[in-house]
Amino acid sequence: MLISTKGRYAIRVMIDLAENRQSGYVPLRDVAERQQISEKYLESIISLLSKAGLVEGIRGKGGGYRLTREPEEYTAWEILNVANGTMAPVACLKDGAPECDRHDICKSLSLYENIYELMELYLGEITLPQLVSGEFTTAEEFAGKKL
Amino acid sequence: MLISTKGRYAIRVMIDLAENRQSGYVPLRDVAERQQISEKYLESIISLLSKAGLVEGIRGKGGGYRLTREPEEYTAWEILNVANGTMAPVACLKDGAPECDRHDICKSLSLYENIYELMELYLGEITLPQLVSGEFTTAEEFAGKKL
DNA sequence: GTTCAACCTATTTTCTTGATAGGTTTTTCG
DNA sequence: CGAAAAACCTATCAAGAAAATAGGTTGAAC
Repeated sequence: MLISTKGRYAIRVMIDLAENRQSGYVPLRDVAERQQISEKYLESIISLLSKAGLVEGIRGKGGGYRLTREPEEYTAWEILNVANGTMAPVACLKDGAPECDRHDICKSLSLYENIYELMELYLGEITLPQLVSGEFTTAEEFAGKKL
Repeated sequence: MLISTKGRYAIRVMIDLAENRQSGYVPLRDVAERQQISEKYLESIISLLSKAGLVEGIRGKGGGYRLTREPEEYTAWEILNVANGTMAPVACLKDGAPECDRHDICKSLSLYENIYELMELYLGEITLPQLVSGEFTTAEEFAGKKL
């Protein structure tokens, strides 16, 4: 599966934080409750987002998490990459993967690279506010069939 | 991973069969040797392709596999779907998956549906001869940036 | 009737992912 | 100060999927 549970949850967390950002720092507990996701599991996910700098947390009473930038500065591509680990459609395109023996002769490598790039182009255009509102470019529009 | 080893191998098998189709029925043994893939493992993959009608096999001496149609009638989308089981980017879009509780309220469902569709649009355009030759629409071209 | 090759079923092994558990630090506030 | 709230950290377990292997049966050709 290209997008794991971690990735899906991360999107939901980011949407939740965007929707509730006027309340300052949001405790993970609240997010977990609203999203009906185990708080413990969410912890491991938001930890990735935090380490990557997409959100910041402060500890102690009154603490919680918040976005580090304006919502429109996040793309679905970035969020998914961080939480999911990779968005490579095949193992051999994963970052840090050992170069495959067949690298030079592989006829399908280019196909996978293009899938990868297509995803980046599409998801890189979709911003957090668009995810919040549900209004974003459709696949058909993106493919230029309707423009 | 969106495309499993099965999917990748299936693409290679189809390319191999296309390249060698003037030799009539091609024994799996030959494909396995050329592609450097365990014959036993290939068996399980070509079995999927055969059941789905993409290739046909005949038994006995002089037997083997061959394509059932003209190469240009196969798309990467079809091949990958058959061998990979699904091309759904998330579990909840898999064929036969139980409808998720959050179906109505899920803000990200539409995103995943569009990823799915984008993939179908792109891979549905790429034919077997294009895979053989390595000449097909790039992601950039597809996204309309260069047209 | 032997050989070749598809076809079938089951099992094992390996790996990733999902999920849980149990703690420690840091901060606020009474 | 000390209790509560919250992030943060590390380890481990559980489940499932994917990769790969094993050992056969059936059918066709020579």
